Amino acid sequence: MSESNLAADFLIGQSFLHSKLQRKVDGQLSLHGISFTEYQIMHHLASAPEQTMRRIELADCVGISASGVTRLLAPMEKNHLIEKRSNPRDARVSLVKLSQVGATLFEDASVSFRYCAEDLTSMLSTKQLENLIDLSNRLITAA
Amino acid sequence: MSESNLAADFLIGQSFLHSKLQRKVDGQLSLHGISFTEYQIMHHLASAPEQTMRRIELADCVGISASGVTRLLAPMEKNHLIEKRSNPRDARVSLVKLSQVGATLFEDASVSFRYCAEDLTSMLSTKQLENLIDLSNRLITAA
DNA sequence: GACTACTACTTGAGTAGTCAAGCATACATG
DNA sequence: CATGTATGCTTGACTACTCAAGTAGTAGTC
Repeated sequence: MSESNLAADFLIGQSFLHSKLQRKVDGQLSLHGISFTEYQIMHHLASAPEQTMRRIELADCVGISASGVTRLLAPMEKNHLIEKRSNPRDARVSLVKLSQVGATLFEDASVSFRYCAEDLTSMLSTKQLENLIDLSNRLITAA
Repeated sequence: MSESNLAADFLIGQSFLHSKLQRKVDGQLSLHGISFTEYQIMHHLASAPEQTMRRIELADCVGISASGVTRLLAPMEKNHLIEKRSNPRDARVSLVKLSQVGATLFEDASVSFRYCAEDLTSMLSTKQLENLIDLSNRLITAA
């Protein structure tokens, strides 16, 4: 029958872990009225120079498609969490900037997020967590 | 600004890794006409006694909701990958059995899946991969 | 054996994405 | 400077879920 395989088991486990974590994080962030994906957008914007990024950069680092970004940002703009800017050097790109409202919400949500993250990883030591992040990062650069 | 936090960084990275892996795996499995979620269903069925499980058990171990299972299994049943069985002791439950066709497709897809999994984790040693699985499993049991 | 409460599932309506096609702009090359 | 090709983004049509509500069956209790 199905001879066991470490790498395959890892993929199955990884997917299962993701669904569990996603639920927990979404539940926590819903208290602030945002989804995990929206939080990720704000996270990347917050640490970008001038809190500004191109939509396609956001897509890449959040891991969704360009059209996904368009649909995701529309309600965020309506809620004034972000602002649209244009790039004078290239009229194709539309820059996205985290607004003051967005930055404040992000800081608030970050408290919940960090709390949640620490709770979910509380059974690992700092060393183990660092190790886990390191191993994950190697997989990311390869995939 | 946003003081860094290991646990929070892990969650962001984990989510990003998942989206990358999901894409690769789905791409590979699409050659067999199935999605990663469908593969996971078959994986759990294949290793269950009599290749049979309850729908709610499937939901739990794949990490989707009960209604998600209903919608996912409908086309799989139409394609004869699985069969519906009823439980004589409890008329509420509807058992799901991997059919012969399904088992064959699963074995075929497993070759691609294992190949893909090994490719995606090829930069890690066996020891590192075991370590990664161990750390992930600890997170799963807690979350 | 009626009442209550719980479990297993399905269904309608909604959400969060996907992909393929299209439009506007930029850029390179003859 | 015209023309072909690539990039950035949006849109329509779709998929793969979700949740809340409903149905059907089981189980405990008096």
